[in-house]
Amino acid sequence: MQKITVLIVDDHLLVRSGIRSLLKDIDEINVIDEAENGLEAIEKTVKLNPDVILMDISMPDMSGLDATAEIKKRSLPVNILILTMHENEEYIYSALKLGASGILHKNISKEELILAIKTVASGKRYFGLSISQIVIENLIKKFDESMDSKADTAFTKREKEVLHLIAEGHPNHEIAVSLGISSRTVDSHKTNLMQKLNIKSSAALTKYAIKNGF
Amino acid sequence: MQKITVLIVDDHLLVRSGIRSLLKDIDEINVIDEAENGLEAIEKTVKLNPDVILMDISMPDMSGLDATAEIKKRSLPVNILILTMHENEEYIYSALKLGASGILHKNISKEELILAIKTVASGKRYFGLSISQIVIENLIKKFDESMDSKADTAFTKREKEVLHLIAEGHPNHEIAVSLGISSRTVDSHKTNLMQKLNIKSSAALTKYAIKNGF
DNA sequence: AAAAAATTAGGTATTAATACTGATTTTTTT
DNA sequence: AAAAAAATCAGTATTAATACCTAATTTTTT
Repeated sequence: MQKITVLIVDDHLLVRSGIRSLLKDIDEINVIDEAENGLEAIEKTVKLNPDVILMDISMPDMSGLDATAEIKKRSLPVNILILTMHENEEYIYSALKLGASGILHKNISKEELILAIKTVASGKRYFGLSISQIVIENLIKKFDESMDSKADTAFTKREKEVLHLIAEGHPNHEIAVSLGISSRTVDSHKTNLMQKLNIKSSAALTKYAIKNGF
Repeated sequence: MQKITVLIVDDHLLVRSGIRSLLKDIDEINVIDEAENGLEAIEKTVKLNPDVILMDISMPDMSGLDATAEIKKRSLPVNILILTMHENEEYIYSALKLGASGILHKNISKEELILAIKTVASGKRYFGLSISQIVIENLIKKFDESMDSKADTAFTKREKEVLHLIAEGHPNHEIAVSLGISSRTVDSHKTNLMQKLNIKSSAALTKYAIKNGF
């Protein structure tokens, strides 16, 4: 069986050594090298062609996210696991956007680390439970916020329908046809909605409609 | 110590009995009654004032989601836990929107059920791990989709700036002022963008800009 | 039944956006 | 340096949207 080759990228020797030690006795995994910044990570990736990179985010010279972007830009065939200390959801979206295969919080167990490496090595994505929690908590927060903003603005049935069609990107005349009313009436509804929401432009109304899930 | 009072709502006697049996020996929880449809659920909520409702979704006469909406509309002081058999993420958003305190997949353990009841009884929200998984898988799927759609459409720097301002809901002339260019030029960029994306209306372009995180 | 709210839409003038076509100036790539 | 791509904007006609105002139905609430 071919071992999974791993490159560890972190600016702290202790962290690199620690992870290396954790993975030492795992048969299926072989840590082939380490790098202490993004530039070195790219070099060694080109040279050694690892299956998986464990990539820290904050490092001198070049950050883990920038290195990830560069590696993906060059289409190097490696699966990148981002390691983060922060529970910041922005990193999750950034990592996804840049093409990382997964994100791990640094306080995970050895078992989860191994599972994550195996998962991304097989080409799948991996997102740990703690990451899932962050995402869902954020989802709830967003819902609460939109509830708050909606609380003082009660829309009528028709207004909701109009907002729904606005959110789908239809121009006024299409909304009119779709609802079987005059485009003047659509105008009226829009005017009322903009008044209720204290919005000046219809583009902003479109934004509102989409952001609030109509 | 005051026991947490629970109302079980499900159209199947066997399910109600099963849950009641599971909770029978739990000291902190007291199942005070059952209902077999949404209407009955509302009635018994008014009469018995339970702390928590375990609410099935699909029921005759009135669904669990409709009942949840009605209960929240009347501002009855009860925390609702939605029970679902399906892994459909739509239910998650619906439940959140309607004001449910949590969602549980029906194949959870007794321990998780108890934890969920205690959590929502204290006023907090509860979303099980299986629900988290669904949300994050969906998030990944959406990212993949937007990657796919973005892959064949490379935007120029200026086009991205324009898209960004479109996403913020600015009309053409504001974009023009903001970028220090003529609104005719904004027109040109929009036209090019719509061509690249095969979009007909500018409202749809706004939709695209927002959905793709500009 | 009466009052209030919601839905409908017309008139008119103004402003904004779009569809074309064409063309100049920068910037980037080769 | 040459070629290609990107960014700039003008003219003109057409279409769409907005800002006003007003007001008749219909639905919901009291």
